[in-house]
Amino acid sequence: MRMVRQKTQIRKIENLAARQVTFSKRRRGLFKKAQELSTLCDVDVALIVFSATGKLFHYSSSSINQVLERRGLLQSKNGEEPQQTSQEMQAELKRSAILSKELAEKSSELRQMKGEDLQGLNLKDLNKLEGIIESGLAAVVKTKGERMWEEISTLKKKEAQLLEENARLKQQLLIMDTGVGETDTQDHRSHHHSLTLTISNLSSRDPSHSNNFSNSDTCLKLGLPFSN
Amino acid sequence: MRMVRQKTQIRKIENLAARQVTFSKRRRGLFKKAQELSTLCDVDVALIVFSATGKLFHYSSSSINQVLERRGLLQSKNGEEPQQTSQEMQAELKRSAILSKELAEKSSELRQMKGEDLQGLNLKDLNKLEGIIESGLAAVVKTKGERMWEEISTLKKKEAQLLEENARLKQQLLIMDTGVGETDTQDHRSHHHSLTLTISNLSSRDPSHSNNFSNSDTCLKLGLPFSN
DNA sequence: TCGGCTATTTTTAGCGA
DNA sequence: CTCGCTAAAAATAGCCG
Repeated sequence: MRMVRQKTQIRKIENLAARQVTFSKRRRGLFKKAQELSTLCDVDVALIVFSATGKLFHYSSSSINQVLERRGLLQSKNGEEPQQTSQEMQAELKRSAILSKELAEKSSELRQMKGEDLQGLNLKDLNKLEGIIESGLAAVVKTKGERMWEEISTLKKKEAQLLEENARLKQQLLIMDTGVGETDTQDHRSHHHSLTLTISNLSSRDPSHSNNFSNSDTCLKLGLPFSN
Repeated sequence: MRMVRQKTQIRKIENLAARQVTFSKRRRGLFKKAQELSTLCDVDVALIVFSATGKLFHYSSSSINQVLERRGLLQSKNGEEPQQTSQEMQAELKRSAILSKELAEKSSELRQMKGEDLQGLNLKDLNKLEGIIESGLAAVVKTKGERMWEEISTLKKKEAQLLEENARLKQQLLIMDTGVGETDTQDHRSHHHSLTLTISNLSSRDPSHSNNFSNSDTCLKLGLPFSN
């Protein structure tokens, strides 16, 4: 028998049993890899998986767990299932604490980059902060410039195309005029109508570069709250 | 040459460059697998990775609120065993998730203010970002200027005090000279010694305004990695 | 649901650019 | 840091208890 295993498409497995088996296997693989990444690269990793039945599986690297034993000293004295629940709870508490800390740090740094809460900084700190912001600004200005050039280039191309088209249309109309003998006003109306369309196109085209906040990725990058 | 690749031990990679490369590669692999698990098995997955430099990488298969709603709505329906997740646990999970989300947002915003991860932004976004950074920079520069004026003012005051004191000391020495009849050279040596002290004081005084990076708070505010 | 077993696919370490 | 490459290592789909 050939046993030709298909290259698996990444889409929902319809067969329930197969899906569950795959979930079990891949979940283990994922947790293993998370753990390996944490160990090999000495970084903190947190992974949470909710199964379809609502069961929770999570992993967080030991360094996250080891920090903040203050809150971690929770007491689960019910002898029924002390081990499992306690550990999960402990992990969650620690994760919360760590995240709070990280969040406080990021928020503080962010405020300072926006020019708030500067009282606590000395001259040296301020100088360093200034440098960081300046380089950030430079990068943003650079990217913006590039983006504008792209936009200008695109628009010029479109303008040229439309001008060409307009010229062609005008020519056609002139030919029809000479052939059929229509009025001058009719001719000018059509011509102006074409131009109006052109301008409208130039100012509001190219959806890829305008406000499309449809994907959460963009929202996230701007630090806006998720839309859903 | 065989280039026989060793079976890699799972422990911290000591070589920095190799560790960073591995981090980059395995992180991508991990996120890909998390994504695949989510799609294939139709489950919710949240994955958070903090790099050694404090950079955050985050993935969640759907909005965290949805995950939590589902989780919160799920009660024990299987008769075999009551749901282990307590109210307390659910509250912690929710807190963790919310914090994760906020942290991801802050981190992203921060990186963009530093000029990183700008590829997802359109012109309008970039313009807005530029404005925010500019105002932040202005505030920092202003505060820095004020701080410098304070510093200058303080130093000038001290200089005046010390000059006055030196003049007084010089006067005293002159009086003593006339009274006891010491040599001129001795007089000048003392005088010069006083001046030297003065200059030295002016340049390296006031510990509160110079390089004291001893507390983690300062590092934190500047977004430096923790020392531990 | 789980473990074990291949054949096959996927990941990735090491290296260079 | 990233990307590409290659061969080795690891993960896993499908199947059988």
